Amino acid sequence: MPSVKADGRGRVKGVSSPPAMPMPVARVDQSVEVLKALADPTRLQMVGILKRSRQPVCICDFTAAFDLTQPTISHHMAKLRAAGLVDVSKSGIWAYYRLASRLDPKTSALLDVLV
Amino acid sequence: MPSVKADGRGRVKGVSSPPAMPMPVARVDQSVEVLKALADPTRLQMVGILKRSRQPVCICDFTAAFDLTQPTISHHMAKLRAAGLVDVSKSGIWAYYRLASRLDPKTSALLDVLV
DNA sequence: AGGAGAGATCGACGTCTATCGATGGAATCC
DNA sequence: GGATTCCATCGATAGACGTCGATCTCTCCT
Repeated sequence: MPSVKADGRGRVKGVSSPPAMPMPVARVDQSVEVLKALADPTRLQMVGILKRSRQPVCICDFTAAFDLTQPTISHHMAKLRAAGLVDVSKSGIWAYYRLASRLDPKTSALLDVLV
Repeated sequence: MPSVKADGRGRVKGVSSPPAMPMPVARVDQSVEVLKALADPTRLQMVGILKRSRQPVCICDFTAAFDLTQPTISHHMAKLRAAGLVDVSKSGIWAYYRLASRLDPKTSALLDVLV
């Protein structure tokens, strides 16, 4: 063992340094919310489709593309909406989704890496 | 409504274009696994600490830093390990964690954005 | 050998989440 | 007005997840 003993207050151990400056809680929570929204295969693909699509996409297209029921697709879209990742616009009977226009730079960079 | 009707096969609707090329399933699953590992406040902060620390960090430091029990900390580290985000090295009684040395470029870029 | 400390694993518990079927609201067509 | 279609919401259910206390394993010290 290292020639020192644990001091009960967490320091020493010979090598590791203090946990140091943690990131601010608000920043962590914000990131976690976005990460949770993206940490699902269906939603990640949805975002990918929206990012690559030049035009808004009708939600009925997602219902057709993914082998899931309409309520489930709607639920996923609501999650993406709650995380601020997508915007909706209704036209008559149809709902069109697109990537949020005002994505903060961090989230935007995330999506560039992911999709 | 637009002057066209849904054709049952998902196309038309007047505006939106087909869901188009989805990303390969393997790629999605890989990304989702990493995202799930990061989509937790504790684990995200752990990764942040490891990324900013030049030396490996003793797990006992995390146990002291986060107001969680030792099994919970161990559980979170195991998740990060399973996702390939961190490496462990034992030295006597202690376990030292560090960011994985062989992170694939995508994951590395993710962490650059997040922490 | 025996004792002590660090960390991983196990079992249990409560909460969150993905999914579905059924219902409700709004806009369109006959 | 009545029927139809799209989409959101509700209620229920099964599975995943975070957390804890208890236990096990391994290493070091005496």
